[in-house]
Amino acid sequence: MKNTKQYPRKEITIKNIAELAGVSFSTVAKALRNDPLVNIKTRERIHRIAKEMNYYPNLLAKGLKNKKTKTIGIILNDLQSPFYAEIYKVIGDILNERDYTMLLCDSNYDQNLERKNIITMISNGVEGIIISPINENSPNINLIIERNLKAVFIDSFPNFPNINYVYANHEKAAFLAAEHLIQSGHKDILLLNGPEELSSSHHFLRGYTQALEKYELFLREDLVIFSHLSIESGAEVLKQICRNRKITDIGFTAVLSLSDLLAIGVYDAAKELSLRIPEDLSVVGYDNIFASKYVCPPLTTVHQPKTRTGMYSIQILLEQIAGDSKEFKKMVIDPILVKRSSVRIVK
Amino acid sequence: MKNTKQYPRKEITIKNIAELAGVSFSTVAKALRNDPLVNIKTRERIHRIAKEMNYYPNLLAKGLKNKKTKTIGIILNDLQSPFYAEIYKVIGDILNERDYTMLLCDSNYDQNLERKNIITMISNGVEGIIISPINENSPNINLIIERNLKAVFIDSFPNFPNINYVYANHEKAAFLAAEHLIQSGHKDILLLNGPEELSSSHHFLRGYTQALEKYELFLREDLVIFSHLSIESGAEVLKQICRNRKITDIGFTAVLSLSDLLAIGVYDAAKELSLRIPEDLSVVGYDNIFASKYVCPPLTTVHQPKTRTGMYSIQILLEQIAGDSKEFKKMVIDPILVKRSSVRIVK
DNA sequence: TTGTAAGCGTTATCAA
DNA sequence: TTGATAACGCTTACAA
Repeated sequence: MKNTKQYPRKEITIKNIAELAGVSFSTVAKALRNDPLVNIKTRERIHRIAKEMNYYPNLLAKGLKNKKTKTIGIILNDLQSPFYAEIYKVIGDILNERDYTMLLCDSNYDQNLERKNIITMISNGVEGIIISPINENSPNINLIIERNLKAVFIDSFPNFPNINYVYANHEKAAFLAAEHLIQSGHKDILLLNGPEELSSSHHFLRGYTQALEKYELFLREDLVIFSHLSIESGAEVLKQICRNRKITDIGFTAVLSLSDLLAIGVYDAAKELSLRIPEDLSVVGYDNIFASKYVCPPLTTVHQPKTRTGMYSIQILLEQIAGDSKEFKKMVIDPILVKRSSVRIVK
Repeated sequence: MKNTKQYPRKEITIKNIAELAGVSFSTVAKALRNDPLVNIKTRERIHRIAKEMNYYPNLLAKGLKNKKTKTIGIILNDLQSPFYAEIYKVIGDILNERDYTMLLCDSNYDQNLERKNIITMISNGVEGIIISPINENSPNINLIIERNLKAVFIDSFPNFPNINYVYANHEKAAFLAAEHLIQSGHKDILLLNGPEELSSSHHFLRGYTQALEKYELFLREDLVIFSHLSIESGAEVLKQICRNRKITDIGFTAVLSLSDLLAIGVYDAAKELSLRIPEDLSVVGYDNIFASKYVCPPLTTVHQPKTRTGMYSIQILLEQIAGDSKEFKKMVIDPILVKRSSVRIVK
């Protein structure tokens, strides 16, 4: 249609209201903030007009003026992962209550993208950020600290005094999982780890190593594999290893993976390779995403308190923003082993 | 520590750079935009200084001036749902490429919250929004249209000429699913629908009804149930119905649900009630979230093209923002039946 | 080639 | 009780 031309979005401003109300725009500003200095009758009139015109204040102007944007930034590594989803769901709910808005960015486990995302947050004047950084030693962390950008780190604990973090203890998680496998009789455990540049992968490896040490087992380098964190990668890795080998020849009886998604990939591969879980291969995941309970067989995993992570991190951030607290908070949350049916007990 | 006091975030502006460079701030502005009118040497010097100082432009100021904020808003109903997650994952990826940022809000199937979220988007000056509205006839839609806010509706098709939408045909989805059940021999099918105020629920009901009509089956009102869209609600509803009744007495042999999440809730309840799927109860879901393939037994469902929904919607929006297209796009995407193992064939 | 000035929509100070 | 005015950081004519 010719005449459905898009008109430029006409912004309604306090000036427009002022014209209609026959007062100056600064009176309108005051009236809208319910300043008692403004005559009650004009105040009411102005409010009425504002409502009629569907006036909504321009937050850009406001933010420019006050340095209060009422937005906070969230920088995560995989928007699609149910793990992260659970975290920012609670964040979103709390933000809704507090009239904050969330700027959400996905870094895709890419440090350049992460850097870009941090800059985006700064440029947009967010009042604070929650970030799950890829690496604890990357210059990206410095960027945040130098700028004095209020931040809560999750899923990591960068080694700086003046930061906040909420960290689910990955080291302990790996330890618990590995210990459970060892106690079930497994000696050769494939560690299906996350990407090598990811700090979490190193914490996880450490926990795995500690468990081996405790039970005087050798760490076999060939059983530590770094992988992208997706179902597809998990499947890919296992298929790669098992290709052209007999079940008895793959050199391990169990898989411990950094994420449930990865573990589900192992399930996929196992099916394709006609390996039975847990008869031929035991599997333990990490995160306890909702799906892990429903796969066949139900996945033994380590529960990561995602809701609490989200809740604590946003609470800490909002407190700091409000200025209620100047102290830096460092929280470590303990994960919990959830035994289901993907681990075989070896006699 | 006393002296870890938080300094106010000092913003670095073009004025600071100007001082250091010994030029006027407007020269800096031009230099940073690589305006060839500025002497190449000063341009370089200014760029160097800007980099050294970690200058990042204030997007609020920029936005206020240009009416280009490089942000787009996404308003969804459940951030945690794997269904929505898949949609905004692709949106996020494309936005990353195009240097746009996403403002994400969760309306929680609440129309008041939805209204607030729309206003938030307007106030923040987003260049456009993608919204999955709760109801196609709510005043919230008018709010968007009146304001001439560029928008793409997903998961719905409001009846206005001058809007864009990308709609996965829920009516057809329900029809396909119901037809499959009927052809498998089921005559009494419980429709586990979404919330009554949700437009999708009505489209879904229509498809279900059509299938019944086609096969000359009666629509039994008692078999249409509106429910919140979560695993818990799905389980709750089924348990409610089956309480104190024998399997042969519940009055239906199959369940068709508006979402896979709801269907998984049915799985949970079935387990608790010692009902076998599909022997005692057949189940068909909708969405085809990743988990539906992994549940036991694998869930028969109707695939909703989430990636395409996300991709098309953001492409349409960005085109309209760029002004490349003034035409309103109305896309309807066809869902596809995915047969797995949760439907029993009745002789 | 560089600088001045007005303006985007607010807030806040001060004057009327 | 109300109104001018400057300022936030940036863009963009226009002037020098």
